[in-house]
Amino acid sequence: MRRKTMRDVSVATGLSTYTVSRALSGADGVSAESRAHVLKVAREIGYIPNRAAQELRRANRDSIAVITASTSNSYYLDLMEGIHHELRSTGRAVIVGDIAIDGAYSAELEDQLVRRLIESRTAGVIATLTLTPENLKLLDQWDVPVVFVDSDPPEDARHYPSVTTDNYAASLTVGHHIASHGYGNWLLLMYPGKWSTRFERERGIREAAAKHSADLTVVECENNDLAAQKALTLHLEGAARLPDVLIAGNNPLLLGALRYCRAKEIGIPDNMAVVSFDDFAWAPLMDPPLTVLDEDSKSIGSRAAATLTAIIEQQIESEKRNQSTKPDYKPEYRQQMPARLVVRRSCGCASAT
Amino acid sequence: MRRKTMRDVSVATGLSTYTVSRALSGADGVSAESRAHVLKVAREIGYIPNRAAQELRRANRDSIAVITASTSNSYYLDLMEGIHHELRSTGRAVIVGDIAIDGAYSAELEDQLVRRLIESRTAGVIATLTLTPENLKLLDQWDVPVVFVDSDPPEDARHYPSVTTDNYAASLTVGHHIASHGYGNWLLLMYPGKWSTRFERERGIREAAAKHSADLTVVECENNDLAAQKALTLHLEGAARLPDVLIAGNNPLLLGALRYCRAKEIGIPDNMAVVSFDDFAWAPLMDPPLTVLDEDSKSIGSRAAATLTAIIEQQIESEKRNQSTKPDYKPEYRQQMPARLVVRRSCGCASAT
DNA sequence: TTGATAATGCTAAACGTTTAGGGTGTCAAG
DNA sequence: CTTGACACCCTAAACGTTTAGCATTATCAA
Repeated sequence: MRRKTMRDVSVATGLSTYTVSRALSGADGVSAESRAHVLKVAREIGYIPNRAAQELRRANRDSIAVITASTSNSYYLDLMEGIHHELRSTGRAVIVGDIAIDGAYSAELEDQLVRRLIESRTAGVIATLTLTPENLKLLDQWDVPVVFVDSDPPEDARHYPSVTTDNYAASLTVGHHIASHGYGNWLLLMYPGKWSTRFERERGIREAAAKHSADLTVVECENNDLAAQKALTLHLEGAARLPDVLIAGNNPLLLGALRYCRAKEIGIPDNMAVVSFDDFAWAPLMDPPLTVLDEDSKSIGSRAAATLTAIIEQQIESEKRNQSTKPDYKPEYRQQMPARLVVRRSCGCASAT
Repeated sequence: MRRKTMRDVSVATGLSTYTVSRALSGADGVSAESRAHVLKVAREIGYIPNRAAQELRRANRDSIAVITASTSNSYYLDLMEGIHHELRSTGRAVIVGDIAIDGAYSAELEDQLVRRLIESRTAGVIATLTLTPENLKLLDQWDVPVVFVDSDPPEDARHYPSVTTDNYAASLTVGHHIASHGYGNWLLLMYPGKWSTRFERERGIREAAAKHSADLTVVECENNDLAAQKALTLHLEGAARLPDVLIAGNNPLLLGALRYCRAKEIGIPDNMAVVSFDDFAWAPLMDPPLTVLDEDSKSIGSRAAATLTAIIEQQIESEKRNQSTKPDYKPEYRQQMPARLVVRRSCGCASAT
């Protein structure tokens, strides 16, 4: 069966493609009778429009993309839920682009993806990591608005919208709590600076350590569980003694850390306490239940989506008025959300939540 | 800055769009000199092709879609990893379509998605659940090949390719292991039949129960943790005593079940043993470590992707030869993979893996 | 010198929509 | 009988690529 085109519907109804198009799209200038006829016939002969042709003709950008490199991070699912929830009503499609290969960020994939997004004239981008300045510039050249979530734009582009946790304050909270247990020897396990949350988190911890005059060591590794386990093995191999507390920078690193402890039979929190960023569903069911800093990823996602659609809508408006189609980034689009420490038992506390 | 088109490159180089097109796409019929010139100029003026126009003209279908409704299920990530891994080299893009709203399957979203996939002339579909017969027929009408993973096609369309675990054999294994602990009272917590693995899994458990003359109760609920917890509460509320063992049909249901146990202070495995389908990263770190049936989701994903691309390639071939463009579903495309029981402690065994 | 062959590049026609600009018919008011 | 307003619909020209069908030039053997 040959693919049906609008022309087929046109012939079958005896109406022009103009009328068919308007009838199907719900635009007016078509009698109710004609419209009904068109819809009926279209259904009967199994016509489905060709999106490529539509997009070409109306130069329309109707889907938005999420760029991520850590789908295994627990916060990702909540984030996506927030984004979908917010976008469901707008009719925009969400496409997710994962630019990690085997859990490690790939610059090459980032370039490819950004190019592809421009090729398909994506309406806007939500980035979960700090894009390269080149790619950001490219997107800017093509007037594609970008909103950063849970990460910042690059150094020289601070005016971009972003929805982040107040990671500095959050880390301070974590640090103070740790200190309250009397731990003097801290180990912070951290992912690369590609995810800019890293810097604020480290700053908070560092400051708290200084304030409570604790020793702090920072170990960096790739953003996945295997790398974390390996880095920890390497670092603690020759060490005279374990740190009092291990702070895992995020969810995948926590997994690696816990695996390490299990392998070396390190008791938590007796031999070494553990706290981590990012709460997740299984955390309360672990052995022991994990003390964790919880950020509200779902809200972050929906806020980011809302911000992005606002920008896009405005872009469409000003295009209609023949004004600039550059996205208008208002200062108030830069938002910070609070986080909350969920105390369970891995930090050394005896109480449940 | 106006958007650049191929015409701009053509003017800037003094070559026709024909030559520009061929140069950029790497086709021959262009001198090395011209090609270099075109590439240089294209880069300079910041030209990026318009994908809608390309797709319209070459009627090409170059991306494949994954239809899923349970992204929170742990096997999903592994599955996607396998799919990406296999597809990376082919240059095909993967788009994932989530047809769940707040964790529950939505028929409406399925219809929307399938329509949209046809609109954008998607090359092929990997379905992680049993599609409705209507949608399958629609995809078939448009010659879009479909491969089912970890689920079967609908009743009347058994000739479709599928890559599944041998769930019947796997469930028998689970059942026998449970029985070896002497449990006589089993509770099976199950998701809806929309995911067809349900039937084989239930059949295996049922048969094992019969063979070992154990009492089996099956409780069904929506495919998410909250629903599982609620269903369990409801079912066990008035019960005289707990079952000896709880079998969770999959990962989200397991989460709900464990939450329930935690809330009611039911000790595992002493008060009630727990086993589950689908292994996941945190399972060995839980309290207690979970006995689980592990299917090799990554391999399933890559096999499915390989099968789908094979079908698509062949479709392209026979289209060139002006033969039918109907996908050719060979019987050997129906594949079953073995699964493996990972014994930890929640089943009542004392030993670690 | 000639004809054959290969290499390179051009023109113009698609691909399947949307939509500007116009045409027709009806009806009420002047 | 005009005129204008309105509702409905049509024709034809876009949108930005790819590609069939030629045209030109260079190269080379006879």
